[in-house]
Amino acid sequence: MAYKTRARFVADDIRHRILNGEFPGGTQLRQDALAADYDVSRIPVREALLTLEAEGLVEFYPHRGAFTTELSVAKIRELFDLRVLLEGHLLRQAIPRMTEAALHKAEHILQEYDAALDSGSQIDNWSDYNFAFHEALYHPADLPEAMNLVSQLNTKSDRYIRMQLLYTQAIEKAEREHHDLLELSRQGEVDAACQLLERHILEACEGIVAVLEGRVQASQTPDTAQL
Amino acid sequence: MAYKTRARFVADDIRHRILNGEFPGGTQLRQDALAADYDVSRIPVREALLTLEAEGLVEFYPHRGAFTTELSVAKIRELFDLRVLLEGHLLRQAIPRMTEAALHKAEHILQEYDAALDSGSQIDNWSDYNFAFHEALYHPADLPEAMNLVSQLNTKSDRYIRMQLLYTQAIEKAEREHHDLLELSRQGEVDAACQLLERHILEACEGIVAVLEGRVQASQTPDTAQL
DNA sequence: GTTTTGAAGATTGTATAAAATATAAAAAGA
DNA sequence: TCTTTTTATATTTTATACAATCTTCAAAAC
Repeated sequence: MAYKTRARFVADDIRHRILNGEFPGGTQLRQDALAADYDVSRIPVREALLTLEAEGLVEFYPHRGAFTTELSVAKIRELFDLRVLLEGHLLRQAIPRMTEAALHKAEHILQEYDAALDSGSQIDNWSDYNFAFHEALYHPADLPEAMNLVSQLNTKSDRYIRMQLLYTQAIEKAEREHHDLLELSRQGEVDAACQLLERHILEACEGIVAVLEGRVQASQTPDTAQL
Repeated sequence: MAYKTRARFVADDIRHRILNGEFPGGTQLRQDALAADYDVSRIPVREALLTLEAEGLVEFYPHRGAFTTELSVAKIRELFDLRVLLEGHLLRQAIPRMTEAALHKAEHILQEYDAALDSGSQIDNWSDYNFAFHEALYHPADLPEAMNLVSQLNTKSDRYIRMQLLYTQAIEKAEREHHDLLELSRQGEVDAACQLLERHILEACEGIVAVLEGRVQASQTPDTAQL
């Protein structure tokens, strides 16, 4: 796992730029421009774009190139509904199997969170932290395929989560809920924990939708479509 | 959608060969050999393999190449559990929104099934038919992301489903259940339909596991590992 | 006898360059 | 003037060639 091929490096960086909003939905990603950016040939760039296509961040049109995907409100709602379903399944399986070590690990991640929060907002790393916590929580379930699907759903919705964080103070709320979630898990309160998780996810979803619809209303004048 | 790039063509064909069992789990897929096979350069082959990696049929190891993935019994069980979860969700959303047209379409697919069954086993097309029926059933739910996940789970488990069909008479059983499923959906019996769906999926899973464990017992002598 | 080292061979990963295709603009015809 | 065809340009897609990495196997050291 030490070695990182150029294609993988480029993929990681382009993903980062997409999630940060540098490439909004619908922008074309020109292969030679990116190749020049990273000072590599177009082939690793192409492979990177294919990887991102698999993740749902990018879509290829034959002989026309790669474009970043656009998510509608309906699709965001669907993604978060699926998260509720899958993460609920994972948490339900995980709680009875949680060891002390697993609980400590999740708690450790939470504390790092808190520390990072005190020293500035750090939106950039927030997504990774967030996913790390959820992953730690679900890890005892030992369901790698389900985790994989959850991870996919996360990458698809990540950029909108970031957008929400820019406009609202959702981090503190999420952070409090994470603490509660861990506490309920520790006590083995499966149903209560799953209910909280469901609220946790769905309220985040509504926050994003609110921002999105607000944004649409605010900037309905220019730069609507690029394709 | 008419045009098919070479990379896509190669990907479709290699997928077919993997699912048919020509490349069992763990075999290395050499790029130049495949390139010679299809009379193209290695680059479209490489892109095809990357696509298949995204689908979970193949795994890349840096500077070592691509290998077909191996599924354990535990992983198969996990995949089918996820199918129960997601397809149940889909069916539950779909039934209340089913129009006459949607029901007819599903029924039409079923009848084609039956016709194909009478004129010979046709295992090769069975997977496509099977997925087409389930898709038609879930289509009224209008949840493309969920369908996408279900499709992923299907491609991953497909080759083992085919294997099961070779050894057992599961097609007829599945066909009967499909008819019942459609009937319950038509009558709006949401809970009963979902319960039947769950049984339908889980029993198929157990059938596969039985074959797998039987096969392992039968051929424990030669050609165990290639890597 | 076991382990380690190193060179040869094979295979993947990347760069450069040519071919194929789509988009856009210009010219010809109605 | 509008439509259709042609041509030109830009971009993607594929082929060829080269570089980097891994595997293998034999020889040497312990």
